[in-house]
Amino acid sequence: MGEPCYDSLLLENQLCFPLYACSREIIRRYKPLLDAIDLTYTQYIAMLVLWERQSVTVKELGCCLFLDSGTLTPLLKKLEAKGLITRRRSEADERSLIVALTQRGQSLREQAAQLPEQMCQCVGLDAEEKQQLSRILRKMMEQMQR
Amino acid sequence: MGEPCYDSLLLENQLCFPLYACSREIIRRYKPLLDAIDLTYTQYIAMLVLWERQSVTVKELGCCLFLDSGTLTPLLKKLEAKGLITRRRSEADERSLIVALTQRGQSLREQAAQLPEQMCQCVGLDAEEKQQLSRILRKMMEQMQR
DNA sequence: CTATAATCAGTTGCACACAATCAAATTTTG
DNA sequence: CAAAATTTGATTGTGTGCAACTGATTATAG
Repeated sequence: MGEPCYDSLLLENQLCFPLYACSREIIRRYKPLLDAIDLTYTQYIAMLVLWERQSVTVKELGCCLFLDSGTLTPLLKKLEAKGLITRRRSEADERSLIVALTQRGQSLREQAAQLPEQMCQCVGLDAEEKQQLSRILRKMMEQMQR
Repeated sequence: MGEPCYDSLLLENQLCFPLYACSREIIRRYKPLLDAIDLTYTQYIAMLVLWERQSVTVKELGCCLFLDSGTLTPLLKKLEAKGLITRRRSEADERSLIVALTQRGQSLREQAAQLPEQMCQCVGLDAEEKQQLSRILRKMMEQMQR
């Protein structure tokens, strides 16, 4: 009756930890770039959705970003305070709150446009690796959505 | 002089976002399992290091987990309050604080041992994909450490 | 040996994340 | 139509993350 094997508990053998560490590290790298346009990372990905769709409900935004209203509500109020978005109830369904870009929010897109390329440089992956990573992460998300 | 191209700003073309979303989703999946042993995810990865090393300084722990003292100090105080670890200053260097497992912290390892396998099932990747993912994330972290 | 620099944990303040709960509006059902 | 269930965003409380700063201790340069 020897010592049981704890290899699966080695930090090195974890799958989640490098994901978690990598994600935080990239966000840390984003910070100085995002500071320049006065956005946090979470605000930035919310703006990404708005730049694509012009206007979305909080619900839809939450689905896109996998975030709930407890995170989004205060964040959207800050974006509104900065004059980047507007928030108003839907006339069709008063429960829904429609978030839309202002002119100022719209024009911020131009300043954000160089950001992705600057970020790509520092991760140091080649095109194939990026492809693989993207595919695997997509598969994981699909598996976990059930 | 047409509309400039904003493809790089599409949420779908982001590399960081799926990493960030995936990481949070896995941690969400961990939660019910970790609740059973009364640990949060961050507390869990701190315990992983302690189960490997028996005792570490806060500084070393921070290096392992890429977390700073602002995150670790309150977290370690909670683990201490639960009776899983002890915290004492190093005699050799009074600036360093040594974190060590208690008997109770040690024995929690047995209950944690089934956790990784349960998690592996729900991510739904095959062995090769896990390998690839692991390799790519390690490479990214190395690139970014400079 | 002493003034200066570096190291380390702790504290503070801000910004998420998210579970749990709530309240208002809408949809479904009998 | 009216009661019940569902949907939706807001609120509250807990737990991170992290930058900036503090204070104590140790290392180092002159």
